Amino acid sequence: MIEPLILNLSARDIITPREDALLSSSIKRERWFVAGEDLVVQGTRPSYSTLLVDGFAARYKVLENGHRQITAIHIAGDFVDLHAFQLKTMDHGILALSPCHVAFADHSNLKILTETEPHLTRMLWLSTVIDGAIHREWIVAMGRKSAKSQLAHIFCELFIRLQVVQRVSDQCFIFPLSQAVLADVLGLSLVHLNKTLQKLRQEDVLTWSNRVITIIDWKKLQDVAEFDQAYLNLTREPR
Amino acid sequence: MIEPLILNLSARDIITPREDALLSSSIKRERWFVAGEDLVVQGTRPSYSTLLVDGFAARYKVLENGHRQITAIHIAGDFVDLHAFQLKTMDHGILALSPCHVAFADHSNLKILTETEPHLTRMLWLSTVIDGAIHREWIVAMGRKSAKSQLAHIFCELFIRLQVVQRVSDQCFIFPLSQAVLADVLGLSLVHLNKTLQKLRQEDVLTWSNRVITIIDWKKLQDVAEFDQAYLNLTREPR
DNA sequence: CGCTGCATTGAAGGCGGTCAAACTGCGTGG
DNA sequence: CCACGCAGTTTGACCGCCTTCAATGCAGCG
Repeated sequence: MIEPLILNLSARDIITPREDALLSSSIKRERWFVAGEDLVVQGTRPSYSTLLVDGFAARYKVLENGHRQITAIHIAGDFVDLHAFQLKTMDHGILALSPCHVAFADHSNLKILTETEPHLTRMLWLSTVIDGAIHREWIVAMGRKSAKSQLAHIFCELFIRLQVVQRVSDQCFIFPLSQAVLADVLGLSLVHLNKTLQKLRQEDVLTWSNRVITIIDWKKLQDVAEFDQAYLNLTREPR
Repeated sequence: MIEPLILNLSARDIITPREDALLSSSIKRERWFVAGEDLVVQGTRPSYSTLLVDGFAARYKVLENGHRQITAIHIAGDFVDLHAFQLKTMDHGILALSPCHVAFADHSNLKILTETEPHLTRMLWLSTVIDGAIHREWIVAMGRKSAKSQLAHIFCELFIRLQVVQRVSDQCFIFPLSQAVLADVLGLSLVHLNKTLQKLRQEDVLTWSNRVITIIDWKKLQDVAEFDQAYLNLTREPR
């Protein structure tokens, strides 16, 4: 059940079979959500953290005027709310963007890991820190890149992250978001997102139909996005 | 030297005198930077993390077209690059926005703390996680708030954060950034930032002159910003 | 067959960007 | 003491990216 998590961590350091087993025994209960359901409700104080085993989920906030901003997209192998282990209260909600298979790690178990497993602790810490690096990259894209470049950036990032957890084959991956949701990721209007998307398609950079994205010209996509994957920390080294 | 750090951590949980001393002995070397200097250079692999003892600093990235985006503002008591302890390579630079007094914590010392001090480890982890929460709040503001609201939000956030480390008195705090820098924080142009700022001033929400900001109408500022300080996690509880 | 959710297109308008110039305060040097 | 330069702030004019509103197209499904 925790294979994608192990893939995620193993891309950054060596995880021993013992550590694998320890994690596995800390993450037992599982559950399925349907698309549109809240995995975690804003304002609650969950006593566990949620590992996304399969599917897509999003962290989001809704403003008074009803506008929504998505602050993170999560895929298989991501702890969607590991930070809540430290933060206690959820300052945002987490939404299933597709059918989601999740598993829960009780905070009490995680706390025990921090008392007894320094390396695993650092690896879990690392994964929250990578979340932060992704946030920063989004800030740069939102603040100083054109809509087209920003859109290309998201596709680049997801392409790489999905590769890590083996969700890409033949330059294709399943992408179950509607354009309305993607607009809320980028902070754009649905109309403008649609028009921007068509530019990328017309330039034969990618195709997107039937919830499947195919990257046609990876090099050009990266160029448009000014994408450098360094921030994803995909180097295996002692941490 | 680490008093502001202790103020920061103590606002979120009890730090024992023993832990205080341990931290203090892990953070020995100090240094001063002048405004405009890089505290940390993008692409390097520092073997230590940098605690900002006094002053203002910013994390930033520069794009190919020369535009700069600031992704975080740091004040006294912040570890500006604690995440580098996990990430190893700096994927962005950190700039002194004022004269900065900093102190260094060797990663080797931090690693020892993770092996022997689970509670302190969690507190340091917490501080990187709060950084992430701030990033998310910025994303929401950049994506879905008006320039005026976004600007008000930054002022709200800094006002609260500066209070925690006792840098506010009489609704006033020192704010050494130029408008050009603040524009790079918000992802706006300098011209538009200036005009937005004047709206806040004309509405008697705040004043800003001689590098000192005075909050005149805190309630209104929060309303404009749609600000809720929950994400800063200023509740003292066992973590 | 009509409903529903999603994608697409067009038109009009505004927020914010760019360019350019003037202004202010301040330290330096003549 | 004044001239000068410099950095930062302010203002005005024009432009364009992106938003909003509204309508149409399209596919899946009861």
